[in-house]
Amino acid sequence: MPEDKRQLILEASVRVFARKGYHTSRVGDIAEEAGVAHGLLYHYFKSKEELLETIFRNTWTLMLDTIRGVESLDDPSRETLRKVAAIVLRAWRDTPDIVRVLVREVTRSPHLQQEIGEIEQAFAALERVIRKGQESGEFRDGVDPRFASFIFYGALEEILTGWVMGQLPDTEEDVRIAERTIVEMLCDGLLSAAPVRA
Amino acid sequence: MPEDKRQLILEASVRVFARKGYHTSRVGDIAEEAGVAHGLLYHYFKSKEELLETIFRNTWTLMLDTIRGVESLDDPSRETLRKVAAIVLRAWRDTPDIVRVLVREVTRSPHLQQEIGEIEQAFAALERVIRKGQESGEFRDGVDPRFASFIFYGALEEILTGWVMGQLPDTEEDVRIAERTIVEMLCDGLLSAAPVRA
Amino acid sequence: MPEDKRQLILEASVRVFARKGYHTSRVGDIAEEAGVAHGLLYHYFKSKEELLETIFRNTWTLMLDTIRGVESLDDPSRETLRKVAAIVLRAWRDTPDIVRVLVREVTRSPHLQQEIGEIEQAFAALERVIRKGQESGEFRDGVDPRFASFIFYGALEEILTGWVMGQLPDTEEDVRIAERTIVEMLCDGLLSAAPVRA
Amino acid sequence: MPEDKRQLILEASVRVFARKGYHTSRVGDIAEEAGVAHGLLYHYFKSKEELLETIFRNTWTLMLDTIRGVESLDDPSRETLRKVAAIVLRAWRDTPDIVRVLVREVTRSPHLQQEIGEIEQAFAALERVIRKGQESGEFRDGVDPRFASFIFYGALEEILTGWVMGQLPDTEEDVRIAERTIVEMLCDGLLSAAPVRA
DNA sequence: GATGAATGAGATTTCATTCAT
DNA sequence: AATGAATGAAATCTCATTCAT
Repeated sequence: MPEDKRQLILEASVRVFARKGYHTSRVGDIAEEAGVAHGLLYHYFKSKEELLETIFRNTWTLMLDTIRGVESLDDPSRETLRKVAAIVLRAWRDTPDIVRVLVREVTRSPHLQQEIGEIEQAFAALERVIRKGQESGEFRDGVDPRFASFIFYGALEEILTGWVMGQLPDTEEDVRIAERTIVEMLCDGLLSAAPVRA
Repeated sequence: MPEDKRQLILEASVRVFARKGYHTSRVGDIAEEAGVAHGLLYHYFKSKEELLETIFRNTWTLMLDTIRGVESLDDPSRETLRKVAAIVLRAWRDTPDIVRVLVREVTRSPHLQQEIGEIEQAFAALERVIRKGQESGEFRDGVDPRFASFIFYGALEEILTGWVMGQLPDTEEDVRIAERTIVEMLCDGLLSAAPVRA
Repeated sequence: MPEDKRQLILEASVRVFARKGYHTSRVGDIAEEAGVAHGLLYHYFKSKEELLETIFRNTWTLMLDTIRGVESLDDPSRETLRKVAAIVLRAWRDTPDIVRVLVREVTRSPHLQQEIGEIEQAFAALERVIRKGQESGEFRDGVDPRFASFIFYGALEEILTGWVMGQLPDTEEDVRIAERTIVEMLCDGLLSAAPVRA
Repeated sequence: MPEDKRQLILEASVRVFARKGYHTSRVGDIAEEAGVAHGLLYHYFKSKEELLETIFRNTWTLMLDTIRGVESLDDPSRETLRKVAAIVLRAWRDTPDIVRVLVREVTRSPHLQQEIGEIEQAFAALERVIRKGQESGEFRDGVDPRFASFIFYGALEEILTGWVMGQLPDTEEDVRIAERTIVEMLCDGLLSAAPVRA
């Protein structure tokens, strides 16, 4: 049975990292979780760190492709942002362990973060969406698109973090509420009276 | 005055954690940075972890007090949020290393699970501000205040992260732009045409 | 013809051992050098050690036979020693990698303790030549033939080592000089005035 | 009791390397032999390899100094060579474990050998002695001094090797015989009739 | 014959922490 | 208070060898 051991090990590492954190996870734990000898791990991956790197890269590549797909639909900008929010937030219900690992480790690995251009590209994509919204007149000028993209991404990530840390409720209904809240807040604003627009 | 060396070590640990991350920092690095023998560290602190805990508690308490101070001024809610954003973002220029450590290590560290209680209080304060704004009619209903507080916090944190990682410009002027962008985006919204408010 | 691959592996191992030394060479290196899967190696050889053993035995046997051939010619002893020196030293130009391995690994390897019996035979042959020279009156008495054989062998080996390590020049002309130097020095001596012989 | 643990470890490593060979010796063996925790080894030495390197360098430095001392006495060249031979050969009785390690490992560590300029300097010293003998007329011309120094050194090393491998007798009397044999053979030659000198 | 995935014993090294001085 | 030698648990990684295909 030629089950793909490489994939087996990779998925095991996601579960173990999610459970114990990267630094606290031992290579032996991962091998045990995968049901293979620990030596095999080094047949497929150069090091423990390469596992984490692979998880990062795989996920971000996928995420980026999806975002680009959404971008190319040419929806109104608000709708594009909503779809992006939906994709990111629903990852929590689809692959919670991966989200756990990313949320907990990504920020703490300055080394990794730099190597992974995908993250930067995600910001760039968000920035494009916002800038395009401004050019079309749907979004107002005067908001810096670069900072805005960070704000949007930070909002998404913090909600994921809240779920990971168990600080926020996360039923399916909650996920929908979170999605709507982000879009309404960032696009429509908190204020009840519309501000005077220049 | 024995507090001297203790403080020396603590400040050294902030710099080292900021530079290399908690897990990657060795006790010897901190001692070297402080210019003392590594044994001395254990005279003042129980363990390496206690250092991180101390950094967190010192800063977080201060931050929390400042936020509560702002809260008690009874400004309009939008103005309160602006002041909170200003305090947090300006900390970057004043004590960037501490910000680095808090952003990277503390908020999402399983080490400090017990500290989550104190982190929670920050979210609770933000939530109060938003809820109060809704009750006074300044903010519209229909936005979940709990999620909104996470969004606000996440926006702040991501901009700090952008600065930490060198992805965002951080001159004094930029800090002001960031502050304004956050408040405008979250309170007034991205849209150019004010939506119909129920 | 299955001997093909066997020979391929054997020759590859000579090159790899010569380049990196026995202990530092990995079985995978040898397989790669030979262009075969490393598993195949175990089809032809019991272990990594058997490779070294095989190299040794092949070469040493050949060398020993040649020396014995020279011995049986019944030349004057000085001429016999010259021919032995010539054979050994010229091997460097013909098969430098094998010489490298023999010089570096085999002669002083505890792995091949059992092979010392065969090494011993080389010394015994040299000893016989010297002793015979003494009996015929060509060489003087008073020089211990056993020690003398080691001195002769050591002289040869060190020059080979010098070539292996790049410390000595090794053009064809140099090889001839080396050969002459050894014979002159060991047979005629360094002194300009002949000592009084008892 | 401030016994020098560094020295303790170094000496233990000599014994262990002598007994089992460098590659076969485990760091734990050395620590056990020294009666310390294996971690301490890394307090004093960067790695297992640095131990071997230190042994090499210490011994060669000592040896080189001694040779230079002998050189500066300005004895007749034959006498200088005799004294050098005596120093080198007597090392076997004085510090047999060190000799064992050097004889067995030195040739097999191409890496180390290059780093240790002392070896080359020893050859240079021998070369100087021989050349000086030629210039003074004590030694005849026509023998290449560089090759001659290798021959001399090789003769010494092979006799040490014979002792290490148990192939040669090594009573005090034997050591004296070896010393005399080397000098007689290399200076006076094997021949009973003095050759015609040009 | 030939492959290379799989194994696992075992090696080196790191580093937080202790403690005698 | 201050030092840094000493400890040893624990972690990562290597690599000769086996064996199913």
